[in-house]
Order: sequence, then structure tokens, then C-alpha cells
Amino acid sequence: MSHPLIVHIDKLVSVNVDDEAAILSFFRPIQVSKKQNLIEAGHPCSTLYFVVKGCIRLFYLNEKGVEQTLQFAIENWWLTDFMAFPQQGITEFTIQAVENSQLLAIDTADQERMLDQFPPLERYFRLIYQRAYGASQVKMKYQYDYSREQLYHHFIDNFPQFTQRIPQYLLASYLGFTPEYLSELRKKRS
Amino acid sequence: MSHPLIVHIDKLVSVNVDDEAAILSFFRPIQVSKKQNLIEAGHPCSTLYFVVKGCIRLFYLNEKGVEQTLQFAIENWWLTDFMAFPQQGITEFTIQAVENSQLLAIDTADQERMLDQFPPLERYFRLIYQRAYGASQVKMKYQYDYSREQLYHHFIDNFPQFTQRIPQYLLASYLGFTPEYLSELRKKRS
DNA sequence: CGGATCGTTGATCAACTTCAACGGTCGTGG
DNA sequence: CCACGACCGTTGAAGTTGATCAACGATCCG
Repeated sequence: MSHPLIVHIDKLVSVNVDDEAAILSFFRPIQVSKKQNLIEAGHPCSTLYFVVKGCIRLFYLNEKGVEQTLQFAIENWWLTDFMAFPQQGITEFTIQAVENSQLLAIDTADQERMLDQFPPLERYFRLIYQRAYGASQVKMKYQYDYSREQLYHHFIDNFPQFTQRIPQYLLASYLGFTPEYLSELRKKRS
Repeated sequence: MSHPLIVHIDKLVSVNVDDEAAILSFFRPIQVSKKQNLIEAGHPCSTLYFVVKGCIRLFYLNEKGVEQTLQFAIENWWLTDFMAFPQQGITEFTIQAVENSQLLAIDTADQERMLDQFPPLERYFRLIYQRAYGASQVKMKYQYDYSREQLYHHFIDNFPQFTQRIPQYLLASYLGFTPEYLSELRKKRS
């Protein structure tokens, strides 16, 4: 039984079985509990996370002090501030655990070293980012197109099980509106 | 004097000078004139474009028949429907020239062959997508955070020269509001 | 010169926010 | 095991933002 990360990599590229342990050795396993911060706004961001089990989110505080959630990451997703991470720049985002979670963490320099040592992983990450970028194009489409109300229905229809997993105010924060309005929408539909 | 694509690749990875011509040979040079479509919604998307000179955009028609522009690409940017392109799937997007433009085009299968033949390009595209994904995180942040009016000011302050380059209704379409409202904002500021 | 395309203006209207207040529930310490 | 407090969700009133519609200039290109 391979590690979930290896299983995931194997779906996209083929790596030598002998290399698996060496690849995993670049990562630090991390346990975080609910509400714990991994990366904080205003600090350098030099870590990329892979979610083995659980759920984390990326958000920032807008000028009114309201948390805006931009992304969730669940099992088999990668998350960091991808703008800041490559140069270890200061991030405006905070990454926080939504549930108690098991993660793998890798720092900028270690990722570079790992990629040098295992070139097939360049391809793996190319495919991961390509897919992620494609998904963000689609998400952008919904943001333009749908009213807040439509965004809500689209979300709960497409991710009914995930909707159960997170508190309502986080969903509101992700969809970009107020918990009060979400409350109204729930009443409307039921 | 190298081709603009080679110059761009060289900024991120080092390729053998002897390979440059071979790499370029995977691409078709294309000339498009203003308003010409490259990819159309409802058709398979199997081409990735690199802008040598000019400007193209990606948009879709929403259910009311209004064009929503999601992205512009100018010199040295790559553009396609990144969700559909890898599997040559049907796209919901149209890619159209904003100005008369010179492009390089490459199809899914050719890109795969090229990447097999020149592994450093895996790294190049990994970096390109990583950066593009990072940029889309930042764009998403603005979409959540700013009012339409703030989006407008943010855009013209950051891209004054580009604002001159495109008609007003395209800017409105990109920022996600009506040309009428844009008109009102212009009046307000001046 | 003529027609299409683009930008402007103003009136009306809907979607969503803001603010304030209240009720329920969960978990932690006594 | 109970009680308290913090946190979360709900409700309703009033206020904004930005859309819609219709009509009218301006400009550009053939």
C-alpha cells in the first residue's frame, strides 16, 4: 500500500518504485488541528502543502476585516500562495486548517532539489498546475456569470457532501457574500 | 536575434542553441486580423497559442447573450482553454483577436511530442502554469474584494497603456459590468 | 454621404449589504 | 454533570450598488 501522494503521482506520470521513498523523504509530514494557521499573511511563504487527509483553506482579510476564502483544499490537493511561493515572497494570504488534517509540506528549495533529482516530477507538477489553472478559468466563468444566488445553488448541487463538511459562514465566505444572505437563501429553497 | 518565443523560454530554462530551430518547428505561425476567431465555443479545443505580437482574448456568451471576457493575452502570453486543451475536449469559450496579431499555434499531440523530445520544456511550462495560476489567485482576490468601481480604477491605474489599446466595451466585458456603468464611472472621475 | 458601431445619459428596479437584535447549541471549566 | 459563555445561524428594516431599458450623440469607415 503506497502513500497517497505516490498513488496520486502515479496516476499522472510513472516513477521508479525505488525512488518512491526518496521522493517522500523531501516532505515533512504535518498534523494540524482545526483553526490552526500554516501560513500567515504578512510573512514569507515558502511552503507548499499536499492534503493527505482533512481540509485546509486559503483566505485573506479585506480592508473591512472580513475573511474572504479563495480556495479549499481537500484530499489530494496542493495548496499555497503560488505567486509568493516560488520566490519565497511575502504573502497576503493565510492558510488555515478547516478540519484536523494530515498534510505533507515541502519548502521552495527542497522542491527545486527534488525536481532536479526526479525530472518526471516536473511533468507531474506541470500537469497539476495546468489542471489547476484550467479549473480556475472555469471558476472565474461562474463568478462572472452567476448571481450570488445561482453560485450558491450551483455549489450545493455539485458538492453536496462537501457542503455538509464545512460551517455555513465559511461557505458564505467562499461564495463571496454575507452569512445573513446565505441564511435567506436557505430559507427560500426549503 | 532569436525568435521571441526562444527569448522567453531562455528566461526560464536553458535550452541548447542547436535545439531552437527544432522547437520552433513544432509551431505553426499564424496571422489573424481583428475580430477573427481562433477557437469557437462548442467545438473541440486542441490548440495552444503564444502571442508574438498583438492581442487576443478569451470569452464566452452567457445565457443572456452577453460576451464575458475572461482573459486577454498580449505579447509573450499563452492562451487556450486549459481545461479542454489537454484532452481536446469541447470548449465553452471562444478565442478571438482583439488586434491584428501574430501568433504561434501548437496542437495537443504536438505539444506532447515536443515535451517528450525536449524535457527542459516540461520545466518551462511548469513555471508558466505556476505563474499563471498564481496570477489567477490574485485576480480572484480582486474580484472578491473590490467593488466594480474599485476594479475599474485598479485596472486603469495598473495598466494605463493597455487601457488605451482596447475599446471601452471590451474593458467593461472584462471587468464584469455594463458599458453604461463604465461610462458613468468615467464621467465621475473626470 | 450614409450606416453601423460605440459611447453617453437618465429613470426605474432588483439583488445584495449593512446593522442590530435575538435564539440555539456546543464545548469547556467548575 | 451542569452552567455559562462564545460562537453560529436567523430575522427584518433600511440603504447601496449596479443592471436594465430606451433614446440620443459621436465617430469611423466604406
